[in-house]
Amino acid sequence: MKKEKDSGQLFSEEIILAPPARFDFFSTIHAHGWIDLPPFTRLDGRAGFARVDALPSGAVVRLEVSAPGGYPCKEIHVEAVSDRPLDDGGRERVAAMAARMLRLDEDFSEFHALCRRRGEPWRRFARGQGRLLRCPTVFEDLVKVICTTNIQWSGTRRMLAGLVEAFGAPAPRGLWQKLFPLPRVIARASLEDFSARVRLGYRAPYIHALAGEAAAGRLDEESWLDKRLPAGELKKKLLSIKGIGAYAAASMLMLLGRYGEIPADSEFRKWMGEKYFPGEMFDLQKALAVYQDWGRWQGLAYWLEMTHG
DNA sequence: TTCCAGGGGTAGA
DNA sequence: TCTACCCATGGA
Repeated sequence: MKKEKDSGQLFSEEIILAPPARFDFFSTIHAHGWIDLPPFTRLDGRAGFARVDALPSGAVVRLEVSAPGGYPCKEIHVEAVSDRPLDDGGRERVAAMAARMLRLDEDFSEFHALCRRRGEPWRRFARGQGRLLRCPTVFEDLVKVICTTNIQWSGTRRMLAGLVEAFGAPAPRGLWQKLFPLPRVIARASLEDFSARVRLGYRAPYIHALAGEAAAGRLDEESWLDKRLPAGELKKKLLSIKGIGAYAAASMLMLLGRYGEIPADSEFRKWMGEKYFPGEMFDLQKALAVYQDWGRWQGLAYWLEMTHG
């Protein structure tokens, strides 16, 4: 980590993170659509993203995450611009937030070994692929996943932009962006007000209720990152949330680092029809069976194959 | 205008 | 457990 001098009212410093071996920065940030959902924004002219978040200290930080050079990534640059100087705790928090979003501590060696063993075309995924960009909080990922259900991607983007605009705290002057809404801010609004201010359709009561549970501490959703929690138990917790069904639970499991289930949505059915069952009738069970021998990696195997043609 | 999306909840069988 | 029906919104 290295410090830089402050610039007027804002304080900027750059934190350098060392990625794990064979880390593919570009594929991680573009692995699914999250980089296009506010408060994530793409950087102009180079691979990377920016967003504004609050630290536990109350400091508001705009993170700009990028990586020079191509694959394999040698270092990750996190430029942190804040309304106050960061102390050691703040710097550690920023580094941890970036590492979490990029999943730097997640081990994909077993999956990559499977890809190598299978040869082409799977071998290409052993070049550090498999990481899906995620949000700094489980709550934000939950809300976003709910906003992908029964809607086109353009609708998902519209809803998240509306949610951040209506309920996100404004960043201090110069940081130009709003933060992702805190659960308690959403929960504080009446359902009627919440529904009227963001066009979420029938998802509004689900997200409002979810925010209420999270704000009251009854959800304990951050504990779901604990790898000791059995995947089956985690799935039950997810399915108990209104608005989260089989597809959304499988998506959340992947974001939580569990890849044993496939998010079987309309995209999945379309892809399977084109790739594995052209001109054939097939049901969901038959389609899911295609990836069954990937075991606890089947969700990732499907996602990478589908997104890479 | 109608259909449907990166589905899910609920009632009734 | 399975099915039918309903759910709000906006793009195509």
